[in-house]
Amino acid sequence: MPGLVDNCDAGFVMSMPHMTAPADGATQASAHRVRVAVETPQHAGMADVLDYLAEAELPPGTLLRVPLGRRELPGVVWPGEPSAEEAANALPAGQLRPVREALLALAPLPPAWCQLVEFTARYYQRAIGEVALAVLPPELRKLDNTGLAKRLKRLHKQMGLPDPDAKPKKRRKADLQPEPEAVPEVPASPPVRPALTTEQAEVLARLSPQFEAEAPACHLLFGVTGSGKTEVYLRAAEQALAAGRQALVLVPEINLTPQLEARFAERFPGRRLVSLHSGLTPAQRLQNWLSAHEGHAELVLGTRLAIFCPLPRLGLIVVDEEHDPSYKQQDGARYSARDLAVYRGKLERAPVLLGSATPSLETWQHARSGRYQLLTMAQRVGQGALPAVRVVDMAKQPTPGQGQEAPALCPPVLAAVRDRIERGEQSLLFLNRRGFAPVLNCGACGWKSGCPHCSAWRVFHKLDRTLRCHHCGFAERVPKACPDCGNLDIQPVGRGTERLEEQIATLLQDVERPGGGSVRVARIDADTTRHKGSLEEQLAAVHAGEVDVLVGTQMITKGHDFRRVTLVAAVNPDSALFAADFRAAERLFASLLQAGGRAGRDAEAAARSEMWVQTWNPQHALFAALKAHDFTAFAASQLAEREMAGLPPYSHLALLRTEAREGPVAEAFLQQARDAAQAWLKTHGGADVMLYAPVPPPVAKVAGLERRQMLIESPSRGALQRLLANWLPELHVLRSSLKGIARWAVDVDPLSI
DNA sequence: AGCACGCCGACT
DNA sequence: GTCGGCGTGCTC
Repeated sequence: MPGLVDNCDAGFVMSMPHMTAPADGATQASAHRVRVAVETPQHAGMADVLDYLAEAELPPGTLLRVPLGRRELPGVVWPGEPSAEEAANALPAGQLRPVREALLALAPLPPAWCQLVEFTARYYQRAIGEVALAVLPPELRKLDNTGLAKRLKRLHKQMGLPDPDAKPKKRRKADLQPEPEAVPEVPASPPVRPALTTEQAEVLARLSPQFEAEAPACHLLFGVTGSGKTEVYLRAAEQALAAGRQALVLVPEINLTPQLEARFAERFPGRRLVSLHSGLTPAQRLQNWLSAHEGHAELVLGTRLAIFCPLPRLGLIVVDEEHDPSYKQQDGARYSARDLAVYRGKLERAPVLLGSATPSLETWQHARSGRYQLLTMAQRVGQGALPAVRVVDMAKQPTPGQGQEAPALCPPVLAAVRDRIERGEQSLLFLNRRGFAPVLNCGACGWKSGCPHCSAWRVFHKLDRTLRCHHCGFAERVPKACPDCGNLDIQPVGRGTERLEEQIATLLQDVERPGGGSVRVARIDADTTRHKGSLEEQLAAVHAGEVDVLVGTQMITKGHDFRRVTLVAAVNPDSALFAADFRAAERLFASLLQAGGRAGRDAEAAARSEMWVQTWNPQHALFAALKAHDFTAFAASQLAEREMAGLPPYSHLALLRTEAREGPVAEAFLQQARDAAQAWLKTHGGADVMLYAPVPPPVAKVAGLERRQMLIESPSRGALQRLLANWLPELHVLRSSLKGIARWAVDVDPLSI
């Protein structure tokens, strides 16, 4: 986001000299001092860029192996001159150790890559080397010049072959799914491009000048589900490619890469397309990365980690479903790939296209203020109507008998599902909870299936008869009787997808399909897609019409184009509505709208498509906006609330998190950290930075460690950044002075608090 | 964070 | 006698 850029690159102007500083000549005449980013321990005030001696001048971005203590680590020659402070603390050349090996076989990482990494490190408060080495393909860390040369030779050979498919195919057996090949057989006829809708044409007309512009802008492509955003991405990529540049397309999840990859491969026959995500084998990931880095790959499609892929001729960045929380890395350097995309676009003068039907409020705010260009597509391709939204007040539904649980679907929703089955159409039941039941309960003594290591219930999974903790993974066979009192009658409480699937089958067992036979219910969630390729397999079955009712979690609401679905039902959205998180409503709205968008993708069926929502809170403003498919109204009401509460995008947040075996230890750490920060703020005039009291997060204990966190808030990103940068060294000291802190970390721009 | 050095207890 | 417990200290 530009806010992030504007406020943070002050004092971040990096000079990019072609050469490193000259050697002082104190030792060997041939020795050159090089600055190297290495993964230094974050402790003890050690710098993250260290000096070494090299026999020759090494260009910035060169990958190296250097000694550190008794270890040998990978490092990157870092551009720029040392700061005044660094220069003052610099070791004399005589005390420097020589570089072990320079990986000259690899082209140096480009200056823009170094700048993106350094920005990320500074903004998210991590060491440069940590970020630099974490975002390189893991395989690259292990290779020496010989190994690297071998890989590059293989890549070049592959590139030069008339049929580059031949070789990789053999190695592909371990791959995630049958992916379209990097370079498909070149067909003689050009690909068929669908005619553009008026809106698509308008959007592209406004986008086109961007490819020639000196300072391209960031755009929000705000398009309802089914409005054809992907076609816009394809055309934009076409323009970037036509200008001889590379396009980078980000998607939130690995699951979404194969189908998008297929579409791009079909549209761009003969162009080199690679994917980058953690599902690739290490060798494949390195190969694809090298292909992009060397400028061979013209299209790079990937998940958040792909934002760091070096691209010498970057000409477009697309961030699909920009609101998706998956773009935020949740460990290590907690970066937001979407925000970094905006920064990178500016840095490398490439237009950025953020696409969503339900933009994040941050992005929406920027679009409204004019920082991003707003490109709207309000019509579905083929003029299909959006599904009619029907909100069911569960309080008005018949109450079950004493001691009985309410059925999974209330009568009107059940009737709607039956309707679909009778017409040979499909229904999709969305329940964002895995397993059979979220908790087991003993009616006799009140025992519940708690996790011994976490402050959370263990979920009952019927399939393998286990009680499984979704926080730490601890699993046990489900007990036959209550472990406390021996009562044999322990009951599941609540409902997950596994149970929903079972209950739906029962509820519909009397229904006859038009073709004869009983109703076919299927389930798709993380548990049914554990094995590689199984998601594709199950989706194919749905597409082939072998399923009447599909039960699933979030997983089924993202991106998949279900042609025969005319009914989507949200079984229990209330659980998300009252989560203690300020983004809960925003997320729920996005996921419901996205789920609803699965219905009526086929224009002919769109008119009779419906989305049903079962809720106990029908008066909630979210549902009114959902009924009207009115994101704008929803965003306005949310923004008003955020402004009142001083929450993002009206303020900027950071979270200091800590884990310790003893809760009070974690609290003491945060309390002392808070005191230190407040003392610093007092002397440095940071009056507009607010530190809240340390609190336990919603799940306070995970895997035997007590978690505590402290919120830091400021209307000024710069003020927040200054505090964090000055505070971190103190926190390192504090940690070592306080025994028993297992971990601590700062999360800048946390998604949930 | 690693990785070594170093100075005490229980084993072959 | 030495194998190994993990406290402490260092890394351009």
